Amino acid sequence: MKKGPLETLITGVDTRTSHSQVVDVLGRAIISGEFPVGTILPGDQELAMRFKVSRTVLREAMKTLAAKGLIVPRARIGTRVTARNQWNLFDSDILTWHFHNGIDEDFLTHISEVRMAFEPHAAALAAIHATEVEISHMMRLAVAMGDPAHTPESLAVADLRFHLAVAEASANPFMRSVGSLIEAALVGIFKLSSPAADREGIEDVSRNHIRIVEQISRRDEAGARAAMEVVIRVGRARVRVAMDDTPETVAG
Amino acid sequence: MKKGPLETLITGVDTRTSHSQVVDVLGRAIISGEFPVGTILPGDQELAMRFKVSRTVLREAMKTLAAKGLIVPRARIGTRVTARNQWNLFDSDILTWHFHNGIDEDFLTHISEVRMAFEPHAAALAAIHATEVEISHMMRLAVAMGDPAHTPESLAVADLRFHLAVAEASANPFMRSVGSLIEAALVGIFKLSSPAADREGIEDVSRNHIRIVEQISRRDEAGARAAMEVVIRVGRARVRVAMDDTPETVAG
DNA sequence: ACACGCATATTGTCATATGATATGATTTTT
DNA sequence: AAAAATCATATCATATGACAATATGCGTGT
Repeated sequence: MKKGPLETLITGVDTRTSHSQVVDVLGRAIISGEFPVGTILPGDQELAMRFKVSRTVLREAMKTLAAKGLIVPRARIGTRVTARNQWNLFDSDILTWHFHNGIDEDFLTHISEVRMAFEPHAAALAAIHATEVEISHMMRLAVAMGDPAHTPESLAVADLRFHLAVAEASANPFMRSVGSLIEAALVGIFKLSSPAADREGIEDVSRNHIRIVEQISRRDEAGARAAMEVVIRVGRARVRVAMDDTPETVAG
Repeated sequence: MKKGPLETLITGVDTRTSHSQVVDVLGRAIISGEFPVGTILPGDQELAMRFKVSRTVLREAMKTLAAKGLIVPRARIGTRVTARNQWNLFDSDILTWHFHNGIDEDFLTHISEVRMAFEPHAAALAAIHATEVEISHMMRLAVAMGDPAHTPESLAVADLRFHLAVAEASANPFMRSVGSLIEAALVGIFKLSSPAADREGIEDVSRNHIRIVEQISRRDEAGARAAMEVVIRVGRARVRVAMDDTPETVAG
């Protein structure tokens, strides 16, 4: 039983190795702007001292961050924080760091927009490509979301599983790669306001998800797309309400 | 003048430092399946010997690959190649490696699907958020695509610039992050068959792109979305024709 | 004024040693 | 004999100290 990524997100980031600790702290510091974009960060030696690790570990951490596009090292110059638009926002670590710096409404809006672009399309593709096995699997997951015993966490996990299953059934590997994004969105939504709060909410969510599978099962592309759009719209609305008690525009 | 990413893709990958060389060779080997998914790759020392570099450099290269989700190291076990669905396909290096292993029709189809999900949405958002400065900038880029003096390369670059500008104007950072994907798609398309081959093709392309800007300028979301869909559909059709002289289904 | 070259600071690379960890064999216990 | 505890071992993780490569900017000479 491999532990899913959502769990690590909720329980906190893996801080076993000293490498990942440094990566985590530095990554958050960059994302938060503590090391502003365009600036040079301290040299290897000083950072190594500051984190109380060897230069080896520090450099490996830097390579990890560089691989994600956050920094660019240049000999004699130093290591520069790259412009925001060069960061790989689909990286699950980077998303996590964003959320650790407090939940930003704009950010959630952006994620919702991306989901709105992506997931309905994935559902439509699933209506074309999904196998019978995948369909019954998705149906089981959708039904499982209706369990009234759900805690907010367990519901978020079930939700994530369903959406990843749809992405998988789309037979397009890129859709599956958006998983980390979906995950981040669900965590954000769940932290703000969970439908598991009331039993009625849970039933609603489950019913809406089942409808997606039904459309996929009927091989109805447009129907699947529409059903998925409903689910995402509901989630977004919940976020808006939770973030601001006087939502300027609820009509989405 | 910062050099764009497309140039490096066409001219070949940066192979200055021995670190990036190792990353490149190992990355390609993993993507190509030379080190199959699920297998353990050779130990640090052996790989260091094989690449004729120190263990330090090799390990930093491994961290780079691990950051992109290609491998997972575990003490005493070794370093395992992760399942394909854990790779970050939106990473520009990973995409480059895919294309270096030969262009795969399925892969191009998948990219087209993603663009079809993403870019029309981005265009619609641009119709809402684009500033006047951004609009005139996009218009200049679209017009510049019509220059009959374009070589295939320069047209691909102009094309990329335009699509990135639209993503930027959407005011959603995630859209901009899909840039590496767009880039890969353009490179793939350009390698197969460039519209710069005939003058008529260039004019067509330019006209279609100008139409997008016009719709954005009119703040017409649906129109911008539709215009973008046309552009992507045309590109996809050209790829299909180029890949197979007897396209089974041109009707998309 | 201009070009050239050198001092210098920072990242890049190397070699070696030791610690941490998980596997599988071995031993002990029940 | 079966199960649990222990230990040897292989691999990654970390540390240390040294040297090489590189790019900046100053200073020097013409």
